[in-house]
Amino acid sequence: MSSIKDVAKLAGVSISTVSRVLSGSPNVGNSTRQRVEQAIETIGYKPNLLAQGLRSKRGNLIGLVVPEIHHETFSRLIEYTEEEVRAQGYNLITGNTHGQPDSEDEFIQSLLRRHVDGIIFSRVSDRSRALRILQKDGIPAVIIDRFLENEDIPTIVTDNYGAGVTAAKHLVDLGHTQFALITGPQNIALCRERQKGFAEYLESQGFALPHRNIYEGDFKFETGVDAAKYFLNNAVEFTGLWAENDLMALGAMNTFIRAKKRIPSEISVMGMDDVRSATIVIPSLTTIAQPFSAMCSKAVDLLFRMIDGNSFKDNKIVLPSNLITRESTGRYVVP
Amino acid sequence: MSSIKDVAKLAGVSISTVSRVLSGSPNVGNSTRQRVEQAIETIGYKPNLLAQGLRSKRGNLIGLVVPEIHHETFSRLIEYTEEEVRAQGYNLITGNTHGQPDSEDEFIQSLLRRHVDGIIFSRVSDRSRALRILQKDGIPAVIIDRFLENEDIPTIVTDNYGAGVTAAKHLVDLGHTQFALITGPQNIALCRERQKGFAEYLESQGFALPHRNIYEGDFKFETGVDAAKYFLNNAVEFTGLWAENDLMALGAMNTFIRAKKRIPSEISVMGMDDVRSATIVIPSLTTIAQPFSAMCSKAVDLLFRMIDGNSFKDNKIVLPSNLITRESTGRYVVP
DNA sequence: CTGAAAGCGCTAACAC
DNA sequence: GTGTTAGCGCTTTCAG
Repeated sequence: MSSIKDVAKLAGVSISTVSRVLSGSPNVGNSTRQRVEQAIETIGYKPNLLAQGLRSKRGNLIGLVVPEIHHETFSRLIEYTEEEVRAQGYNLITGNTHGQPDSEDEFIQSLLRRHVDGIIFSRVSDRSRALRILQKDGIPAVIIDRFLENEDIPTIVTDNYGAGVTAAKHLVDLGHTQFALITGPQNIALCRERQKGFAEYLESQGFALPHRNIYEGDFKFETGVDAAKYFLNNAVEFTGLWAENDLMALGAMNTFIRAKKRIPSEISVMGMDDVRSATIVIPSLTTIAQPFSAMCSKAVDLLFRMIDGNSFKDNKIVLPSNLITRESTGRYVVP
Repeated sequence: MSSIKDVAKLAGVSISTVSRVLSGSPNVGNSTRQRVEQAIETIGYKPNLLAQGLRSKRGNLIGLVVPEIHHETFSRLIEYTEEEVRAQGYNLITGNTHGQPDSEDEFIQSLLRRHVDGIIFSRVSDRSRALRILQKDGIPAVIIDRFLENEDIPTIVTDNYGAGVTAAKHLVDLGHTQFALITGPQNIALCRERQKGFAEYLESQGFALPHRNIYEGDFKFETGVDAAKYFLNNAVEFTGLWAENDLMALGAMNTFIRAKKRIPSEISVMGMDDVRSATIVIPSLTTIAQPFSAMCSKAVDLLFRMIDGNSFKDNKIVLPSNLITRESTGRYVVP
């Protein structure tokens, strides 16, 4: 790899002039600038990012913290973020934490040792010491997809309450009058919000959501299965079901079908996320898509503005979700 | 962040001694070493990776090149690789290239500018200039999951021929006598190998695989759909079908079911990869799992040995795949 | 065994 | 406008 010296020599200037050209400083004569640019071109020179980072304390690097890289939601987050970041001339280092605070802290440490310019968190563990470490070091950070209360870090989230409303409204519009809900873990704020939106819309329309019609899952396919079995075994009455994510909806639907229930004529099922499987199964799954692409680009945008020195404390950006109607929900017909 | 100077001062030694302790040099007195380690501990010192990398020309960094981060296969590759790499104290930078040589080259460039220690490719584009660049710079590289002929770069692949044999044998063992195949793009070597294994095993057992029973897809769900339509519209006769990946198998199965074919009693379907949807659909999909975890750990292992100076030219490691029997394949019964 | 000193490639005062 | 110079934090001769 060639260095700034080679360029300086070829252009017949000092290395500081080359550096100035590189950083777009106005204090360079026009003809000099051209000569330098010419030299850079012919040599094919690219600044050494380690040297640049060491000196300027800006590593040209963004960190992304996710709990599981291979989960569909996160891999989409990674893909979008990587593209946004790279478009700005930065690289992205992604760390898989399994939600373990230790792993999270260790990863953050290695990022700090590389002079990361900013970090995007998706699903910070509540017990993480990471955020505090960052704030101490003044590293910009944004949180995507999950909202941590009591933290003054900019956050980009889906309108989870609105998603609940959308789900309920879709089912009500189809004529359903009895409903069931499979939630995610209740200790997660966004789950409570989704449930709130769902329940409150039903209530506003004069429908009830009895306690026994709600099953708490953990976002996995298997708890969707468990939920369906619970509903079936306890003869819970409903025709419209929403699960707070697709995997649980898919697990429930699979179980209903195996129990010879007809979907959507006997039970309408809808999920949230729009995972790949939603279009693969029969019937295809009605769902609510989160605006991941927009969320990522917003997150990256915000992060770079923070890197540029802007402050966005107490900033929470809420993006709308989007109903995708497929085959698993249908008009309620009186039996 | 504290620096090596702080440690030196606290331990009452020079920075070179601290550096020696850090690198595990034997030329340090025992009591000195202890004092330094103590100081490192109390300060919580971690070496600055940019400074280390700049000086030693080793960035403590591994690059991973994939065409699409969010594709299930690749996101698994990323997750496994990230963990292996991090266990060695390195970080992983993943680059999404969309298979575009330009994007690939640009990404490689940024890695070089960070003094990457090694790069793992999954699916290099054939037209890529990247590999040549690396060889010139002497950067260790390994290729995972796809074999490039005419390149003397270590490669870790699934036994694709063996997978074809496994698929054919499974169907033959179930009593099927007429077969069909949905292939990936014929210009990809691994597709030709899978097909070869499938066809040759059938032939060895006295069965034919007529040309019209083969449909060339592109690994996407949609071409599985197209394949099934082709088979249906042309009344191609078979009861045992293998698709060279799950997405195509799923597309075909979906289409057969919508055309009122019973699976597996009328048509047995199997795929390859063991994607998430394979267990979600009904019937669940019989498939052939690739040993991704083992492939990644092998790849990382190989890479680190190359980084340590070992040479592995002309090395091709083939790992066996693994049949997973589910509901979509069943015994052939004479109609 | 240990320290002094040079320098990796770059940026940012500071001079002129 | 442009060059000189002092480091960023570390590794690695080279002395002693």
